[in-house]
Amino acid sequence: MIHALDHQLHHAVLDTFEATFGKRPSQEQIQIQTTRTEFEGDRTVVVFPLAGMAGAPPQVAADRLGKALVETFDWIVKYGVVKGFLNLTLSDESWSTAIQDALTDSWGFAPKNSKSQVMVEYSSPNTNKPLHLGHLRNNFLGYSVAKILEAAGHEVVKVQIINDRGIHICKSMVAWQKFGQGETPASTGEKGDKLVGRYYVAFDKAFKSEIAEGVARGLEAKEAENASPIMQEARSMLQRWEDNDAEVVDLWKTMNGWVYDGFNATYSDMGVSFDKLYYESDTYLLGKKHVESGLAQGLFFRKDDGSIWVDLTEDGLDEKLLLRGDRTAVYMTQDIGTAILRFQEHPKLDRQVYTVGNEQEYHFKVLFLILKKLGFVQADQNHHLSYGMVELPEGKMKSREGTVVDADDLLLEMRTKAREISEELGKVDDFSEKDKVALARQVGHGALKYFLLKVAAAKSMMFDPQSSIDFFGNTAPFIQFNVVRCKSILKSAKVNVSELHWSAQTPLDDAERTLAAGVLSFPSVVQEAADAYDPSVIANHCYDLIKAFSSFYQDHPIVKETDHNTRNMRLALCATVSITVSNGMSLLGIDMPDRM
RNA sequence: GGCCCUGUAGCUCAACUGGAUAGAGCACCUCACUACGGAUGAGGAGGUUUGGGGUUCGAAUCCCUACAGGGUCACCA
Repeated sequence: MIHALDHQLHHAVLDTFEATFGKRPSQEQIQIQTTRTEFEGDRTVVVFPLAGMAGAPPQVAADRLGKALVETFDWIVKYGVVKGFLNLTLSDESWSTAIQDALTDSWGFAPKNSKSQVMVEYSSPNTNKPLHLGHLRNNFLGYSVAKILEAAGHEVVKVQIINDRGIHICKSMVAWQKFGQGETPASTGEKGDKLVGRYYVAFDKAFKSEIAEGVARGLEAKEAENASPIMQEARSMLQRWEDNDAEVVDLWKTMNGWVYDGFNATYSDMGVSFDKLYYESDTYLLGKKHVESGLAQGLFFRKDDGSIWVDLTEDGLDEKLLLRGDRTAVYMTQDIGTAILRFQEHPKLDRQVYTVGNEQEYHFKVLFLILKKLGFVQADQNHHLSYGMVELPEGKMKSREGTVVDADDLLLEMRTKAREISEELGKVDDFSEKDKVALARQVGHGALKYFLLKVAAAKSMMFDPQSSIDFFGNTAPFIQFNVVRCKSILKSAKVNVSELHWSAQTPLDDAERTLAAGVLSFPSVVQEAADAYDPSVIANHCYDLIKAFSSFYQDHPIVKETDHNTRNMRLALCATVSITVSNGMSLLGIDMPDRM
């Protein structure tokens, strides 16, 4: 869909069809697409769906429609029919006018806050392990979807829920008390999340060896787990935490603080941010209240052991636990509380988007159903933005097998590689150290973000650290390079883009029309990406457009062009391509450098 | 076992939501260039869209079926 031009064409086809055949098709029956390069024309109307209404074979209907269109509208200059496809050539003037209209810095972006308020949740890690490759996909995806929704006109609130309580935190705390000898991020120089993660691993190791001892003494595996002294310590610590024991709460705050400092450094490195943080320790009690009230209303039921369940068998699902027999909360409990709290705190909130891996699809199906049962009007206003796992050549990431790709390490590696390539190519010899660092970040992180976002979210994807991340071909650096080239051309032309004028009769060839079409369709691409919560739509569009530019550049002089009108038209194309692609890439969280 | 995803070139991914001869990148082969920025462009080769059936003017896309891979069905998160 080419924005204004296609909109105009759409109505022209509707009116002309009615005038020619006496019947008016529905909006949906008019299909307009880009004409394939092997045929002459710019836009193609698919006539098959209209043939029945026209009472003529597709070819005949297409021919009559084409003839009428050319006679009626001076901006449709030529038509051709291939089978049931009606190929139309639009006038040079209509293209030039459209390009003029697109020459604005905010091209593709809807007016700010012209649409409803949407909350986007992403990241939401546990506070016992450092962030890894999976979190990178999650964060880039959530952040990008937030930017895309904003560009589509929505007011966006970016949030995350921090799973800061529970047995997993106590494990790290116990291990640190036993083996830590008082070390801190300050004393070791280690990032806080890494330090705490190390003690989580240490706990697991000690736990395993105690189980092995137990089994050696003749216990069953389950008994050995229960008998493990270190596990008993963790449980008792959780109990003390829930009893608000001052010493435990103090340690909990200290160690979580270390983790947050570490996470914040990584988020800043990734270039993502949040408007508001929710903590499970704040919301789980609220969830319990809603579960109790649901029980009182007869929506849930209690088993003999005191646990509370919801029966979803009528909806084709199972029974689901909402509160343990000892009245402590499970994950679902706090999710109910958090969801309701968010709608209460944001009266304007229209919907919520949860960026969470596809292994939790069942969980969210259940959550949304429960919210509905509880009678929340916004229950249908929730969307689980599900994404596939990132897999390594040797299979899934397993922390126990040491195959986890650490987020900080990977980001550093990307920066390092980007810098190496820049230096090898001699591109940055006159850069200051500060500019070299900045460029390496833009290019290296851009490559990683693009790699993770160009794949449709729903699909699981393969990440091969050896060869997956490339700087050539369909990559962010390729796109960045061409945008830089555009900027360089405009600079050497020494023109003010907003003052570019050229005759509306200036002819545009196929390559120029392809560029114009790519620019003009960008606003609807943004809308499509917003509707589908899918950044890959943007990524693919940016790549197609910049690739077309790169090819165009090869055999079309721009600054050197001697015809004044053609030169300015090409400079305008150059400018709109640069703006369009920069805007698109910014929605993926990827910066375009000025030089590289 | 029940339910839900996925299956497209050697590999990693597209395909305007049912439209023309299924397209890119990587890898492989050939060519162009003293350059408005070569981190380049053009071309070649590579496909029974997992197999089989069906729906219709038309199917990678929708339906049925078989096979293959993944996820999920916890008083875990």
